[in-house]
Amino acid sequence: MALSRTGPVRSEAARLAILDAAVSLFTERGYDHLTMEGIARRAGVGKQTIYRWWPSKGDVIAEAILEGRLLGGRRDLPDTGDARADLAAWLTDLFTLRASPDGEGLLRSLVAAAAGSAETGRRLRAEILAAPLSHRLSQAMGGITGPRLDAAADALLGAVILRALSREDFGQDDMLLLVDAIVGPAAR
Amino acid sequence: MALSRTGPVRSEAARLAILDAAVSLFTERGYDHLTMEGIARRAGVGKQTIYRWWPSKGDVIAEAILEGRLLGGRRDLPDTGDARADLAAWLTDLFTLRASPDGEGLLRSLVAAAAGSAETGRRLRAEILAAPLSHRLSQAMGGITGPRLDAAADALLGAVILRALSREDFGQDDMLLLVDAIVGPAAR
Amino acid sequence: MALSRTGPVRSEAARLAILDAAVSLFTERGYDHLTMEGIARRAGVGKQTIYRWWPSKGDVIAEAILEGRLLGGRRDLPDTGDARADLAAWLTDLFTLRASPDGEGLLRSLVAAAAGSAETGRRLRAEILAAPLSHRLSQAMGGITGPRLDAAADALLGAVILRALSREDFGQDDMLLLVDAIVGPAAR
Amino acid sequence: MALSRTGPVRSEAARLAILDAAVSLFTERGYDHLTMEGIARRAGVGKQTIYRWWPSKGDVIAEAILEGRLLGGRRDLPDTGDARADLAAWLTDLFTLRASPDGEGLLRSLVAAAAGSAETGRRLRAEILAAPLSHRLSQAMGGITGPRLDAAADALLGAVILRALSREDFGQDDMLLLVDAIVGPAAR
DNA sequence: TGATAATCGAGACGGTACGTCTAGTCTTGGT
DNA sequence: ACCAAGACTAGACGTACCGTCTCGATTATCA
Repeated sequence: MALSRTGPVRSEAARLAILDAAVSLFTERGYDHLTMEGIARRAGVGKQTIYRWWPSKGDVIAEAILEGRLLGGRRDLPDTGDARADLAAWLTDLFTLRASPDGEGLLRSLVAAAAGSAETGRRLRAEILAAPLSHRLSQAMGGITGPRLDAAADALLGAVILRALSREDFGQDDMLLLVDAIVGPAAR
Repeated sequence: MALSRTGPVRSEAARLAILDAAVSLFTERGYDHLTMEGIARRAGVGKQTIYRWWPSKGDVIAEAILEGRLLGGRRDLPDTGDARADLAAWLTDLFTLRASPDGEGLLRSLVAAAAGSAETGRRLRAEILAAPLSHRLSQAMGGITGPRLDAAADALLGAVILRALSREDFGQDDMLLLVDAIVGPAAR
Repeated sequence: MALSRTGPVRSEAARLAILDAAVSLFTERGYDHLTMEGIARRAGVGKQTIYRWWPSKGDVIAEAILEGRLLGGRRDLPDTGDARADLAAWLTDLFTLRASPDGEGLLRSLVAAAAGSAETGRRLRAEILAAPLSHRLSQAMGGITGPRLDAAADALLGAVILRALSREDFGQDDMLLLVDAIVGPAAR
Repeated sequence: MALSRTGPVRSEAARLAILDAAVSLFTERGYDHLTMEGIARRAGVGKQTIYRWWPSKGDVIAEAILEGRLLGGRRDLPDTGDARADLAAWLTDLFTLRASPDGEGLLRSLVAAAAGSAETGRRLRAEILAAPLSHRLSQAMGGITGPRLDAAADALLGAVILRALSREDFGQDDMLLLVDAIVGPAAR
C-alpha cells in the first residue's frame, strides 16, 4: 500500500525566489556575507521554507550554480580553433571575474562555498568547472581520457584556484604559460 | 630621529597563549568553528588583546602557520632519491591529513582560512606550501626556475586542493599520476 | 479594517522571567550593577528578547515597579486616623528600606534608575510614589487638590529623596518635623 | 619621628587639567557618559594619575563642583528684596539649566552623580545647593534656624529634584506656588 | 652629589557589558 | 502539508571602559 500525502505541494515560486535572492546577494557581497536570514528577507519568504528544503546556505548556492545562475554561459569554453589560446582565455576570465563591479573575486567566493559545503565542493569539480574544461582539454591533448585527463584538468583549474587565493595578479601571459606546462608537453 | 614611545611592551606570554589556543581549536574543530571569543577564552586573555594585534581570526591562523605550529615538519619534503615518489608521498600526506583524529581535512580548513583571509591566502602559496614544494620540484625538473617552475608548482598543489574540496578519495596512485602529468614529461 | 499579522505572539513566560530576574538582581545589587546581560542570564533568555521589548534596563525596571514587584504593598499608606503620624511612618519606611539585607538604599537605587531612564523618572513621581502619597496628604490638608497639593507632595517626597542622596541618617522624629513643615501649618 | 618622603610632589597642572576635562565632558555629555578613560584622554594624562588621587569619577566631579567649576556663581541666590521671587527665580534657573546647549538637564546629571557617589551626594545637600538656599530661606522665614529650617530647605530643593527627574516642564509660576507651599504659611 | 623614591604620560593587560547580528527551532494563522 | 511572518534561546561579533600593571623619563629630597 502506498504512503499517501495530503496538502499543498512545494511552491515553485518560493524556490525560484530563494535562488534568485541567494544569487543576487552572493554576487553583491560574496559568500561569507551570505546569510539564511538575508536570503529569506530578500526573497520574501519564511526562514522555515528555506530550511525545509536545504540544510545550509552552501547547498542553496550549490543548487543555484548547478542551474547556471551564477556563471551563466561562462561555463562553456570558447572554440576559436586555437585550443591553447582558448584555454588560457577561459582561465583568465575565470580568474578575473568579480562577483560585483567592486567586489570580491567570484572564484574565491566559490572556493569559500566549496570549503564550507560538501555539495558545492563536489559539484565545483565534477560538473561546474572541471567538466566543461575537460572536454576542450581532451581535444587539445590528443583525445586522451581517463585519469590522465582528470589529472591535467585538476592541475589547470587547481592552479588558477591557488592563484586566486594568493591574491596576486596573474594575466593572460601567465595563463598561457600554465597551459603550456600542462598541455604543451603532450602537444609537442 | 624616530618618535619614541614609553610604556608597557607587548606581552610575549599573551601572544603565545593566543597562538596556542588558536592552533588547538583549529585542529579540534576546523576553521569555520574557530572564533575570536573561543580563542580568548581558551587562552585566558581579553578579546581586546587579540584585536589589538590581529585584525581577524584569519590573521591569527596565518601567523600560527607561519611559525610552523600547524604543519610542523610536514612542510619539508622527504628526499629518498626518487623525486617522483617523494612528491607523490608528500602530496598524499597533505591530502590525507586530518586536523584531528575524527576531524575535517586540514587542507580544506586551510583553504577556508585562505579564502577568508588575504594574509593566509598570500602565505599559503608563497611560503607555507608552494615554497618547499618548489625546491624539490626544481630538482625533479632538471633545475628549471622562474615562471615555468611556478606554473608546475601551482598546478601540483592546486590539483590537490581542488581534489580536497571535491571530497572524493584519492590515493597514492592518483598522486603519482598527477606528478607524472606535470613532472613526468620533463623527466622522461 | 486593521492590518493583521500572523505568526508567534509575545511569550508571557519570557516577559515574566525577565521581570523576575530584573527585580531580584536589582534588590541584590542595586541599579548600577544591574545589566542586560545579567538579566538575560538569570532569566534564561536570549538578550535579543529583552531588547525586542525594552529599549534599556531602566525601562525594564520601570515596568517591574509599575507592576508592584519592587515596592509591593509599600506603595499604600497606612491609615491609623493620625494622618501626621501615618505620613511620617510611610516616609521613614521609604527612607529606611534597603534593597537587600545588607544592600544599598532602595530609594537611592530608584533615583539612580529615574535619573537614567525617562520612563522610570516619569513614573516615579506620577504613579509610583507621589500618587499614593497625594491621596492621604489631601485628607491631611483639608481636602485640597490641584497644584497646591502637587507642590506639597513633591516637597515631601523630594525632601526624603534629597536626604537619601546625602547619606545622612534621618529618623522618625526628623520625618515628623518634615511633615509639620509642609502639612502642619495647614492642619493647625 | 615623622615619616619622610622623597620625590616629586603632586602636579597641580595635572590636577587642573583633570578637573577641566571632567567638567567639559560632564557639560557636553552628562554624568553617565563621563568616563575615567575619556577624562584621561582629554586631559592628556595617564589613567593612573587620576586613580592615584580619586577613587571614582564621582569624586572627581564632586571636587569640581566644590570648586565652583560646574555651577559657578549660580550657587548664590539673587537678592532683590522680594525673597519669595528670589527663591522662585533661583529654583527655576536650577531646574532649567542645561548641561550643554542641547544637552541633558544639569540638575538631573547632578542627581545621577549623587546617586552614584557618596561624596557628591553628601555635598549636594550640605554645601553645594542646600547651604546657599538655607541662608536666604532663613531670612524669608523670619530668621528661623535648626531642623525646622533644614526641613524647609530640603523640601524646596527636593521638590525641584523630583520634578527634574519626572521630565515634566515646570515654569516660574509653578516654582512660586512651591515656595508659597513651604515659605508662605510661615510668612503669613 | 649621587642614590632613592614618588611622580608623570602612555598604554597593554584580563575582564565585563554593550547593542547588533545570525543560527536554527518553534508557533501562529491562513491557504 | 505548505506558506509568510517572526518570536524564541543561544552565542559570536567588534567596541568601549574598568581598574591594575608596567615601562622609561622626570623631579625632588635625603644621606
